[in-house]
Order: sequence, then C-alpha cells, then structure tokens
Amino acid sequence: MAAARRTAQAHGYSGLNFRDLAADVGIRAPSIYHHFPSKADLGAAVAKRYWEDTAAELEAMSSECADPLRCLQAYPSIFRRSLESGNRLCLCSFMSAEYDDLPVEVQKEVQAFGDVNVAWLSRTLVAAGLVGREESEARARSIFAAVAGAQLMARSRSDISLFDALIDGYRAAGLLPGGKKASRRS
Amino acid sequence: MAAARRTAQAHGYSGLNFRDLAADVGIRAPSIYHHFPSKADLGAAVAKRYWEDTAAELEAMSSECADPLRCLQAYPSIFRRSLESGNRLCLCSFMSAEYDDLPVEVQKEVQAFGDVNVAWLSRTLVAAGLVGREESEARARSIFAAVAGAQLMARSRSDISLFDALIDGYRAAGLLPGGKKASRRS
DNA sequence: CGCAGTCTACCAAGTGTTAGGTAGGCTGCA
DNA sequence: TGCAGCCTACCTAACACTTGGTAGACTGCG
Repeated sequence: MAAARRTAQAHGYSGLNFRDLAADVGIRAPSIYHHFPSKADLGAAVAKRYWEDTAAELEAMSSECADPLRCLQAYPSIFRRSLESGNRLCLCSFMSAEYDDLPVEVQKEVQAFGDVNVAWLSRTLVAAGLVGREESEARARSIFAAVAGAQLMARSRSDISLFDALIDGYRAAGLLPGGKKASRRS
Repeated sequence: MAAARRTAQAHGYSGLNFRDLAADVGIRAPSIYHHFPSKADLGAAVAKRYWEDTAAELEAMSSECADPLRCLQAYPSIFRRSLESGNRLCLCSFMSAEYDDLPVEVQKEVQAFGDVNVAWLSRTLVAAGLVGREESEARARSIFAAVAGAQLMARSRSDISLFDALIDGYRAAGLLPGGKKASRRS
C-alpha cells in the first residue's frame, strides 16, 4: 500500500495499475482483489490513509513545538518532502487535477485531505494570533492552495529550490508568517 | 485542435485519445496521423498553441487598460474562465501534475507557458511600481503558483466561488494587489 | 473441514500505431 | 484538351499491447 501511494504521487490515480503494483509487492495482480474489491476501493483506501497520516503528522508537529508560529513556518516542509522523495506530488493535489475522472469514493478522500489541512492551519493561525477566528479559515485555504501550487510548479521544473523560493515569496508577501530577511537578498 | 485542448484541460494528456478526438472532429482515428505524426506531437502542438493564445491574451490585456495595476487585478480572471467553462483546469497545471509521464516535447511547452506568465507578471509588477526589478520575478512566480493552486483547489470542489475566495485571500494577505477593504472584515 | 491467500489462465475493452488503399484536386506537358 | 503524376485528406483493417476484472484451482493453517 505504501507502494501504491508512491506510484499515485508520481503518476496519479490513472497511473495506478494492478500488474505493476502487484509486482512491487511481490504477488500477482489478481491477488490484490483479495484485499481490495476494486481499483476504486484501492484508490480510496490509499487516499484515506494518506490524509490520516498527514493529520497525524500535523498533530505531532503541533505538540512537538509549542509555538504555533514555528509550526506554521514548518508547514511547507510537509509538501517539500514529497518533492525530495523522487519529485513526487502531494497525492491529493494530483488527484485534484484528475478529479473529474475519479470514482466518488476517491473524491471524498481527496476532499478530506484538504479539510484536514485547512482545519489545522486555521487552528494554528488563530493560536499564533495572526488572524481573527472569522478570517482564519479563509486564510488557511489560501495558504493551502498556494503551497500546493508551489509544489506543482516546482515539480514541473524538477527543482526543489524553486519550491523554497516560492515559499519565501509567500513569506515576503505576507501570506505566510516568518520571512523578512530571507526574502530580499539571495 | 480546440477539441483536443478542451479534453486535455479536463482529463490531461493521458486523457487524450485518438478515437474520441477523431470522433469530435468527425473523422477516424488514424486520419489524425495525417496532421500529427504522433500523440506526442499532437500534445506538444496543443500545449504550444495554448501558451501562444495565453500570451496574446495577456498582451491584449496590457494594451487595453493602460493601468498595470488593473491588469494585475484582472490576471486571475484568465484562470477563472477555465473553471467557468466546464470546471476545466489550466492545461499546463494539469500537465505539470502529469509531468513525469509527458514526452519531452510536451514538457517544453508546459514550461514555456509558465515562462510566459511569469514574464508578463514580472513586467507588469514593475510597471505598476509594486516591486523593484530585482524581486519582480520571484514575486511573479509566487503569484503564478498561487493562482494555479487556487484553481486546482476550486476545481476539486467544483466551486468557482471558492476560487474567488482564495484570490481574495491572496489580496488580503498582500500577495496580489487590490483588496484592502475586503480583507479585514467579512 | 473451512477459509484466507495466492496462483494460472483467461476475457473484453481500450490504447497508440501501422499498412495499404481510395477519392478528388491541382500542375504541367504533349 | 487530355492525361500522367503527385498531392492532401481521408478510409478500413489490423497490429501489439495494456487495462481492470473474473473463474476456478491449489496450498497451508486453525
């Protein structure tokens, strides 16, 4: 299933296929049907596990460093890690692109990923005292979308430093907290 | 070829297929080979035409309204239009997701689209006096990525008003020029 | 036994692509 | 004028291959 996730992050839901996936795991394609009744179920399971893991990671981040501002500054690193690991995309960004061709059960999980991220960001923005409760969700959505966009662009150039630059740009513009010095020079 | 563009904006390069495409145009699949030697060439041609059209549209925008600030405020509308027209994505955002599976000739055109957008944004930002020449390209890239991300998110909810909200969020945060009143309250 | 997990052997659809042929239009020469 | 030669645009038929999915049999463990 980790194999499925990796493939999906690189080639999307449509890039998932039973033969290759089975080979990765060391079994034959039809055996997969013992674990998932259909490709749609497999996809949904992968996507669900993905946002669950992300949610756990975000939660860990929140409890590890007490300062919510630090958490926010670290947030893009989650997306950065995908790029580091074979120039992969956030699974759900990819699936957002494929959205129209996705089975409904997969679509649901994709949306859940967004919800998880926005909820965490929103909470953390408020905790950091950066925005009021009223505007926090809107701001959270903007941040989420912007970071996803940065990941997409960086991937199409296979250039992680471009991702960093884009994030710096967001900080310089004030969308993300933190960067003042890093933005101007170098 | 316009049909190919529409399909690619909804289903990506991998979603393009000769049979359906031919049917749309009213001919048979193999006849396409009279016009394009391969799927890769077709894809490249579609992508190239896409960024050329976009470049022309941007140029028209620049000359139509003399005020570069207005141009910048209108910029997201280009991406909005794709969503309006059948919840479609910017062709090149989609292809950025598929990047690893794209033939090189198509990859080049995808990058060219980004270059065109960033160049225009950069130029216009400077003309509007919003940033210095040194930082303009970085800011342009950030804007481009953020708007693309907003489009992606809005699509996955089939909700154009979410796109508008995200753009508003960018304005409120200071990434895009324009919104002051809309940002603070409500 | 019964069942979980895997296998081999298929299948129907759908993919990009090739081969070979036809219809009609233009050009230039006798 | 007539006709050869070449052109573009399209056709049908088939290719080799990949896709998700099914049927039915085997194995080993409780």
